[in-house]
Amino acid sequence: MSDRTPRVGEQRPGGRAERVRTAVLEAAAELLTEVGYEKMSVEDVAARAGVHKTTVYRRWPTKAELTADAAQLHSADAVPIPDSGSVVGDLQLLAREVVANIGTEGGSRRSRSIAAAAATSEELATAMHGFWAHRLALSAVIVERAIRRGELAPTTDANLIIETVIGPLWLRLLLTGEPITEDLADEVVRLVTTGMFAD
Amino acid sequence: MSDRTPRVGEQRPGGRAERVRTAVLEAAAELLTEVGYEKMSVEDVAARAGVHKTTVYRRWPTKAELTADAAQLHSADAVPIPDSGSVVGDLQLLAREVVANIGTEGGSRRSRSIAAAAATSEELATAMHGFWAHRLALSAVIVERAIRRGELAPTTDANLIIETVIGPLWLRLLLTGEPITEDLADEVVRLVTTGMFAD
Amino acid sequence: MSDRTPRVGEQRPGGRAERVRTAVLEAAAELLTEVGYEKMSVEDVAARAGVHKTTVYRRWPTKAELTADAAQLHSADAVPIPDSGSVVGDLQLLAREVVANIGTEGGSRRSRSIAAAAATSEELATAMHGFWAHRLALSAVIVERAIRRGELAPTTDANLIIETVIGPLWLRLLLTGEPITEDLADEVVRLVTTGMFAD
Amino acid sequence: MSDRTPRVGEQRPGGRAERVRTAVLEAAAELLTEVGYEKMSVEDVAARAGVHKTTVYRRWPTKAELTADAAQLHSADAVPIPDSGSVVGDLQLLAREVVANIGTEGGSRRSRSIAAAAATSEELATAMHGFWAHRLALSAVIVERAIRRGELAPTTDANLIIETVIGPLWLRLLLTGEPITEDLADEVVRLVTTGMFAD
DNA sequence: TCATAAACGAGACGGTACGTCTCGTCTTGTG
DNA sequence: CACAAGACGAGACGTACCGTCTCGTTTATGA
Repeated sequence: MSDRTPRVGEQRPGGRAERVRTAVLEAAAELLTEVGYEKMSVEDVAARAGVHKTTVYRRWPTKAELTADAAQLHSADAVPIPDSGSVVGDLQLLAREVVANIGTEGGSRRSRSIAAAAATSEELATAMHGFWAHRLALSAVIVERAIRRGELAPTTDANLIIETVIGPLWLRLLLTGEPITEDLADEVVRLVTTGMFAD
Repeated sequence: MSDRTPRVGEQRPGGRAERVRTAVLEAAAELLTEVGYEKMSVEDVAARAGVHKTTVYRRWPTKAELTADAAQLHSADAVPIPDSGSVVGDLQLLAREVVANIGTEGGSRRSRSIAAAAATSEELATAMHGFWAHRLALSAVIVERAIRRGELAPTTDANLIIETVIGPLWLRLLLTGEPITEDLADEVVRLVTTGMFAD
Repeated sequence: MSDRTPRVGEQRPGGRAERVRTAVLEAAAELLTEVGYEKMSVEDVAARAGVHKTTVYRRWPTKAELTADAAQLHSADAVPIPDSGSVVGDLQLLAREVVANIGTEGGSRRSRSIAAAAATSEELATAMHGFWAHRLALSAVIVERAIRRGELAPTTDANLIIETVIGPLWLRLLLTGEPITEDLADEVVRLVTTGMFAD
Repeated sequence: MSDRTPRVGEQRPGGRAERVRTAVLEAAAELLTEVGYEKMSVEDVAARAGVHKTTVYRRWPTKAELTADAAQLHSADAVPIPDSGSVVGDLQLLAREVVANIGTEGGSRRSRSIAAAAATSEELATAMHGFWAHRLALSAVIVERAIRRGELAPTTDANLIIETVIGPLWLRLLLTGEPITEDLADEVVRLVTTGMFAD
């Protein structure tokens, strides 16, 4: 290990500790994407990370918590908050980002795996709730900016709008299984924007 | 088992076979509600149904498929399609039914369990997709009636409206963990009805 | 497994259960002899018995208890009680049997393994104490017969004599490591017989 | 560690090195007495000695060798060789010392632990054999003195007598589990002294 | 006095084995 | 012939401990 050159992207190689942590999370994220939560074994994760099983258990007491960490690895930065100048534009971009994230084969499996895992352990569920609270708060900025610009009424419920925009997309992923396309994203935004009585 | 009297409501007692089938599904549904998918073991289901484990496996090859069947046991009839005379009223009632279904402790756990299970096996996912296709088709009637009444434009996408109404509710159940209330249901309907620029 | 012919000695092949039990104990006894208690793993035992590890654990909750059972497998019948007509002769034969049992390479390792295991778990120790109580009682017959024959005083402590005869032999096995020979057996018996002041 | 005052009795405080050595052996001996060999972990020993685990491993390559050293810590001086003037008296005192040593709760556990450990590693066994060779040689003095005094025949096998006296005591400790009392010690000596045909 | 070698603290790691849990299969009676 | 009863194979889980390794710090000691 000591002769290994630090990977690109590790700003501060710091020490073995950080390298191991990253390698394991990376491996877990990959396996989540490839085979899903249930079929991912801790031992496989360890092997792919070039690490021993016990090392994984030293840092993550259960498979569920390992999954929780691995989940946040990529999704934290994955969804930038758009700022196009108009609410509608922003919501459209946001919805399309979600589509890009969960509409692909791999992203779909990973996301479903994580959601499934959350149904398993309370702590993982809690972690996920925290993550989503954060994410919604970030996205709510879109609406808040619109309020400041005078586009939306000051009493507008920011979270409600965000949730209503992305809700149908996730619904398809987790329940109905129907395709998740950019068209869908656009139409949802249009519906939320103008209401169903428009035209 | 043999001394059990057929339950009221079983039109055709059919015989032991049917009694066993029902008892097992009932037990599975209960356990899904009580402990969730992962912590529900086939052996526990069998025990609660007063049946041996092998008997369960004779009819349902995997735990996932058993769960799929048990899931449909109660949800099939659980969501009647409202007919209040107006789209908005119907959507409101529909959303509230969903809230009543997944907003409670037990309902929440059962629903999450099933969603989790769906992430497990492809066939269970397929089953669930079928179930939802059916359900959406039923709910779409609300919109189609409105079109016939002239409330909505003939080109209105029925599924889109239904999905957008219930999407945020399920989003809270499966991802964000925030409370699922009647108020939420009403506000989502209002948003979808009038669009976010209203007032 | 089903095509395996029952081993000789299994009066009633009965069922798989008994075959498995025997095969596992046999395998355990062999491994105890070959590698000793510490280096014997339950998984190896299972593999040698042609059985899965969990099957072993189903019957024997711990490695210690498995060892306890395996130990009794062969030693129960291993030491017949001699009946030569005289106490001295009987004691000599008894001592020589012990030598034959623990003086060889394999017997030595197995016996030491078991004694070591007994130091591990209280229940194994208890099992071993029971076994030895039984064995001493059997051997005591030698002395009791002698008393009936008038060779020894009626107040003679049977156990004491047996223990004093075999004690030094086991002492060598478990503590001093010196060779355990027939000569030693004979001399111990002579000493116990005539006392150290003789000749 | 640095603020620790050297213990009373350490003739030559020497340095940290010696203090550490002693503290670790002491801790190991205590834990052997309290919980036995198997349940004693090197990490626990280190903690009790106020030392880090790696420090222990620097001096004793394996747990077995640590145990070997710890064992000799107390038993070396524990058994003085009696000199009462007569063989019988000496043997009686010797036997009673053994009883005092292994007849108590703690001594019993420690002794059994060590014997168990010896069954584990060859080198520990070798160490123990050496220790016992030494100890028997010391005890044999009892017999040799008696020969010089004319109490016993010059051909008397000293080791045999010592082994036969203490053998039954250790037999009870390691195998039969029956109580080890002073009465037993006395009777064994009487038996070895006069032979079983006496009275 | 100060430099330097040796020992130590801290803690992660590889590795082995343990004992547990559950799934889904298979065998053997039994009504 | 379906079922009860229950052992079994398979495989993952999470735990405990052993012994190793690295890195930085403290301690002893000799130039």
